[in-house]
Amino acid sequence: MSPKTAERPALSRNVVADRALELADSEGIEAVTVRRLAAELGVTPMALYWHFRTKEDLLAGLADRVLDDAEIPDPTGEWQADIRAALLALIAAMRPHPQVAPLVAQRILHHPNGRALTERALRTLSDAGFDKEPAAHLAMQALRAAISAVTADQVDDSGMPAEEREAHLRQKQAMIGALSPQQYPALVAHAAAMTYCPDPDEFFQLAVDLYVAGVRGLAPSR
Amino acid sequence: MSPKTAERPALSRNVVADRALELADSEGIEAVTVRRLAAELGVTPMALYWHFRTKEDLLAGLADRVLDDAEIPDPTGEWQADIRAALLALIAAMRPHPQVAPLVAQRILHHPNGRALTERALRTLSDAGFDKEPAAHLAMQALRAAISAVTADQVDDSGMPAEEREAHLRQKQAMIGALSPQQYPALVAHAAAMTYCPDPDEFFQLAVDLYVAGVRGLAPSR
DNA sequence: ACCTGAACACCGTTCAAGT
DNA sequence: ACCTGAACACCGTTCAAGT
Repeated sequence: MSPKTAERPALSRNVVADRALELADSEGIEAVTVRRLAAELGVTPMALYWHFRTKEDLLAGLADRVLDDAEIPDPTGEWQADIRAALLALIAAMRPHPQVAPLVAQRILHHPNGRALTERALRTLSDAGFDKEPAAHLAMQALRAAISAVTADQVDDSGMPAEEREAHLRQKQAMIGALSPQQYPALVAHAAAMTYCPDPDEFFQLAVDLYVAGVRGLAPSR
Repeated sequence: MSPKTAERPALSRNVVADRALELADSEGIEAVTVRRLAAELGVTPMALYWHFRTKEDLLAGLADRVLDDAEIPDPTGEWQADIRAALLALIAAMRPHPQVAPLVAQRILHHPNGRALTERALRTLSDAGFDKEPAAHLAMQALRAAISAVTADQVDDSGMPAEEREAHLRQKQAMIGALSPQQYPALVAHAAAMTYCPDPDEFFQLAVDLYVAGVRGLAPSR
């Protein structure tokens, strides 16, 4: 309750990582600098180096924080349902933090939740009849599919102010609209759908459906 | 033939971008800095600003250079073959430059080859019976699938010296090997396949097969 | 154990100036 | 048209020092 504590609420790995996460969400991942973050926390840049070996370590901490929120679904025994549930769990965890999602790839096997989801995916793909190598590759593909879906949502729009985001959108639509309909008939016809996503949930469903349908199509057993 | 020309071979957008591309391939995208690149070209950092408005513009130039190499395949009329060919063309162009591949996403509609491939994908997906919105989303998914496949190949290994790359690999294998086989039986069993890819071509084939199988599984007509 | 202060080698970029 | 030079506001990080 002391004023000092109120302004500077006891640094720790998680406190720092959480503040960095907020910063990444609101202003983009490139706004997360050691010096900016330290200022945000009312502390010297060097203070952060007590809790993180390096900036790379700090960013890894952000990814870990995202994986902390991943809930491991119960297995049903039905492999299609299980792989779908694993993918959705990963997407749900990363969706609030699209700017950090790309960093999750490198941390997946270093985090208990990441390992649990990977274990689940591998087991499920084995059950589906895949050999070790395709199973491993398809499991990693699932992770990357989740990441690219999450980061594609706003594409490059996340982490920039709302007005700038809109200007960016309109510019993109104008650019497609200016294309020659003779040369790019399909592109012009799909201009709206290419630039604006009315329902993100539907978008993620499609991404998951695509992956599951692909795995089903490649599954050897059956 | 003058010695001056030999050392400083006439700057231009393409000359600068190509040197930057080499730098990204050999030392990683983060080695591409304005100052480093200028030094590499035997020129003042500010010289680059004559040819590029900003560093962002320079990086866009790299992505454009990658797309320059994309060959647009002839349509066959068979939509599965066509979508496969488009994906393979994109992968073939990006494979030599995994460090630059992520930048291609934002340039795809600004480059003639990117537009041609997108047009082809949209047309093909329309032929397959998809509505505008799913067709648009699936086309972008193809692009992202290509990018994540290309960048996954070496994962984080590309752009670092060969010895460090090997050390990194061995460390990763050891880390999985150290896991409890009771807790992570599938993970331990798949350790080799998760960390080492004996045949990249096979890997890319699987990625393409997965996408095509997924689209086939979701196609409404049929 | 936890944080500060000064210093170092880097960044991207502006602006005025040279040829 | 094309490039240089000096300057500015930023980076990440080391190292010694404080409490």
